[in-house]
Amino acid sequence: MSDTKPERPKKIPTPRAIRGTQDMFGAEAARFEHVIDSFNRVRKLYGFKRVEVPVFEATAVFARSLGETTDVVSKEMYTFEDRGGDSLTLRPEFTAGIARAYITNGWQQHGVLKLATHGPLFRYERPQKGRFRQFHQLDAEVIGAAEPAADVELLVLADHLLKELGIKDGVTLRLNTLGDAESRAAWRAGLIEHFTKHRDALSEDSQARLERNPMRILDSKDPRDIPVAQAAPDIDAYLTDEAGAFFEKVSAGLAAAGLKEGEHWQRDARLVRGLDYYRHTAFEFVPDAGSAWAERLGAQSTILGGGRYDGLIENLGGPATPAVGWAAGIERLAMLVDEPLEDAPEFVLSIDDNVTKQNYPDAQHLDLEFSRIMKLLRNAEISVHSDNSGKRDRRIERARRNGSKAMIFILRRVDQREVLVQIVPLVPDYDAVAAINSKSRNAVLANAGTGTHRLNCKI
RNA sequence: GCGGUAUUAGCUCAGCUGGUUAGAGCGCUGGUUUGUGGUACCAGAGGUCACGGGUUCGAACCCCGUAUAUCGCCCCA
Repeated sequence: MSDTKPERPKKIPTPRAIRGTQDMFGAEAARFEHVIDSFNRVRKLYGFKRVEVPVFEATAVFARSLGETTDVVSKEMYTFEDRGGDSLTLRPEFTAGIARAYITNGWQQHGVLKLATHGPLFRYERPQKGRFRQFHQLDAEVIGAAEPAADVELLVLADHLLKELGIKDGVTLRLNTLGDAESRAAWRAGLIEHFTKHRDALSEDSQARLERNPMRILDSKDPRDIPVAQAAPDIDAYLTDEAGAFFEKVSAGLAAAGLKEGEHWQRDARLVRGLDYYRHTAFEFVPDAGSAWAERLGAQSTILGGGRYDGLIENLGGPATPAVGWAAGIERLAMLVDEPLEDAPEFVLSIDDNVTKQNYPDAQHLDLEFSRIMKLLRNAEISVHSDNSGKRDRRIERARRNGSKAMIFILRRVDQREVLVQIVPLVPDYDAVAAINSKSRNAVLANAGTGTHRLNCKI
């Protein structure tokens, strides 16, 4: 309160994280990274090239691609005006941005493109478990291929990825065809006719859906709707010969790759897509009801979904271009994977309690010594970090819990070139001395008796 | 956008019917013990009981609002 004291800046109330955003740390962040690492490994096996597209685009990119579903466009996108007065939107999906890039960069010149990306997406929705406003997806697309082989390759890639992540039993691939434009339109008309006939039996929600998005009545959860939906006609009755043949080839291709109907996937003749640029293949990987996966995911059940969208690129003003792709929520996948091993540094460098000014004349420069020694070890690809806080025993405990393999305590300086260290292994039978000496030429340990070693660490 | 539940220490949570100074475990800091190690004991720091109003002699507890999380609905590109 004295006048002479400089005034402290006023402490501000800490700004809160935005609703629906996440901060990830520790095991959670490790699982997240593990999903991405696995995706990158697997997509390279299939020859999918990495692509990067902007996080924001002209609003038209998404508004046009989403077309009629005005609710999504008007209420669930992060749309804003920039300083130049242009309407921009944070990407709510990958496909539209990739399609835009394909058109504006003339990527047709590369022929059939197999592309993969991942990153943050933004949707203004009410958050729930596994559902965020900034969330992250993996994405794989094949652009320019009209053949069912492309659908098959994507499906096999998806299946491979899930197995790589350890998500095997208890998750089922549900597969359907929406047919070509003609089949789809006919089925849609048939559904409308059916539902209109039973309008009075439907829930209020579904009566509204009948106007807006009649195909969605098929996956209503309202008990009043379920019998009506079950009595509705399947797509099969409306499939053209061409569309039927396409689906046959997808099915045969999957079988050839070892994915057999009934065993590895199931036909779901009621799986639908609301947008009318979707054609032919539509699929979702969904955890089985009552499985451990379903438990962990809550209401957000689909972990990977996709389909063929032959009409989209044309919708965006490009040439008619067949394409197929899928996306998967990284957060949801991360909820399902086992915790990967901690990537703790192999060694922890620390000061022994007995280091004094007498035995370590330049003890006031210990931080410089630490920098030097750690750089030598790191140059030899040995991972190490330092920890000098708290009591020695607690440091050992902390390092052990973090998953490090040994501690290196600096005891005293021997001479200009050498310091005396004590190696404390944290896991049984770990030969830390051999681990260092086999890798490092500039930081070499020599036995100095009673568990101590001389560390030659002259640069 | 609609409905339910929750929010107490850094974390996980107790806290009776509204009643004195708010509790534990873990974690953190220090000490003793141990002395090639995942020990035990002792002590300490750490709280605007989410936030803002209200009722009451008195509120962590009851009521209203807000925020966030969570469960479901709607939506799902």
